[in-house]
Amino acid sequence: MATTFLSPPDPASNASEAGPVAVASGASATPAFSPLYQQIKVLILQSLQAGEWKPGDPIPSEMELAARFRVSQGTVRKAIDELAAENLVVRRQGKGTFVATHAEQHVQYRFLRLMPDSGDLQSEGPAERQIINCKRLRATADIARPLALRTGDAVLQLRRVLAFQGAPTILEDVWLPGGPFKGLTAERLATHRGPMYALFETEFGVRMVRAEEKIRAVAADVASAELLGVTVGEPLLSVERIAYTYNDMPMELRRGLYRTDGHYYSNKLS
Amino acid sequence: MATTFLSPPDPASNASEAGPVAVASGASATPAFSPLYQQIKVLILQSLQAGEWKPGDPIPSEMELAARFRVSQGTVRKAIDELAAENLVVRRQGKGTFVATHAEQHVQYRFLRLMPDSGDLQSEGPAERQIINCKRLRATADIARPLALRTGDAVLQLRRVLAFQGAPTILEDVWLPGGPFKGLTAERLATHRGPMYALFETEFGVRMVRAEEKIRAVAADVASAELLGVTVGEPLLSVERIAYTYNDMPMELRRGLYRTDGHYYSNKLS
DNA sequence: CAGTGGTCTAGACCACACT
DNA sequence: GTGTGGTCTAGACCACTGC
Repeated sequence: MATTFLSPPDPASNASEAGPVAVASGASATPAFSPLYQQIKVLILQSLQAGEWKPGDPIPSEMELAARFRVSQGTVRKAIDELAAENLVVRRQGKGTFVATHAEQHVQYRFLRLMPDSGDLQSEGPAERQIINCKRLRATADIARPLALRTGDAVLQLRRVLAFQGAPTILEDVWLPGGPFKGLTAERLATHRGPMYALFETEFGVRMVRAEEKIRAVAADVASAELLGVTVGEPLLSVERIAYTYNDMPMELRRGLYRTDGHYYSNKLS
Repeated sequence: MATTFLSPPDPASNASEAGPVAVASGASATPAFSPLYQQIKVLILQSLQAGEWKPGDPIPSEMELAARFRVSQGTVRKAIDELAAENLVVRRQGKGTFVATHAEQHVQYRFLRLMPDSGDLQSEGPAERQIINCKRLRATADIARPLALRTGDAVLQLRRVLAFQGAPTILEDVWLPGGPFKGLTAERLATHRGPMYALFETEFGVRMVRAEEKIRAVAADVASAELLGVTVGEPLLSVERIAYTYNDMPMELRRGLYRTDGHYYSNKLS
């Protein structure tokens, strides 16, 4: 019943939007059943991905989306609920639903789990950022694989140090695929205020949506020790992060070394 | 309207359950408004906490709970949805909703984020556990505080080593409040199969619901190096965990040292 | 088959924000 | 006031499980 309608699709709205997709039936192995709200979620996701609404912008109201997709408001609501749970979208009562952004979100560093031994990162003030270098090069195998590139593809490499209250704390190397980030320079990074991921959104249209980290304890080598102001061999936290845009597409590889005297990596389990 | 009913409360059901709590109104500062489903969630939570349903048991069906609390099924559903999102209960279509448990849950170690460099923990087979010691003692200040005890209160301390495929990988010290865990012995721990938290559930009625970890890189001292088979000064991952039961009550302090050659600590960000 | 959770709808009303 | 998301209800039907 949910798949049939008396009236034809509204020609006034975007013609590419038809009524809700019929539940696949009659297939032999897996019926490939998908709830309506999941299909709506995918449609909204596609619009987000296509940049129909920019980060920080409101998406259409639930009623509008319900009309566009020819489903009830409740179904749209459930789709948006899941998007909100995945931090792709932010609901604000009385105002609307907004595309999530790394900029001006009430937490400054969404993916940084480092906390000072007492207090929080906010209270330590903005991190002082020092770019060590930024260059284009060809991906080696161990860089290409996590980024789903081929060995030899162009990548951008960036090295920087983050200091909190004057104490160098994080040394990280960042690798970005050359294509999407064409034109990124050390200059641009140095003059930018706010999270790096916010710049990626505004300048390159790349929104980091989730990330995975592999954490190890390692000994500081000579170069790292120098930059972080520790002695060679000192234990450091090694944090390897792969950050993803929509569709689980990897868009950044980051290898960080964290000093964990004075700070700790915080994780909540449930 | 949701607070008035034509028929009196069903005397057949538990007399302590009245109709839904009226939304507080008329209060001056904060109206202390709480949605009905949140109130229902709290009621279910209290039943879980009181042990009305044991881990692994099914809780009453949505219809039953709706009747008991005199609300619609949809409201109960939303309450259970949140409990399921917090991993306190598990929904199984066609069967019912079950109290979450650390035993026989399809993941063996719910709170252990360590992964082998290739494959997963399951494929490495069960961890070999060796209890180094287990004794009762009085809490020092730095043990008492995280456990919300007073200095000098009785605590149980346990030290053990976990080995994967013959390689000692984790050395951990565990502190438990003496009261709830009265009677726990090294003997009992040694003979027990399966996760430690499963034993806590069955033997002591203590269900660990969530946990927080603080992670640092440290150098192995003499004792740790010996037990983990590394050289003194080798970098190790220090993982300090506080595990909580219901009501955010801390019930365990755990300080682990992880070898991170061959394994890594895995974290997903979103 | 009956009972469970899962989906979908439609309508009412509430809380909040802007204007 | 109008429009937004948030809550609550009632009823219908679907999908899965086990008798």
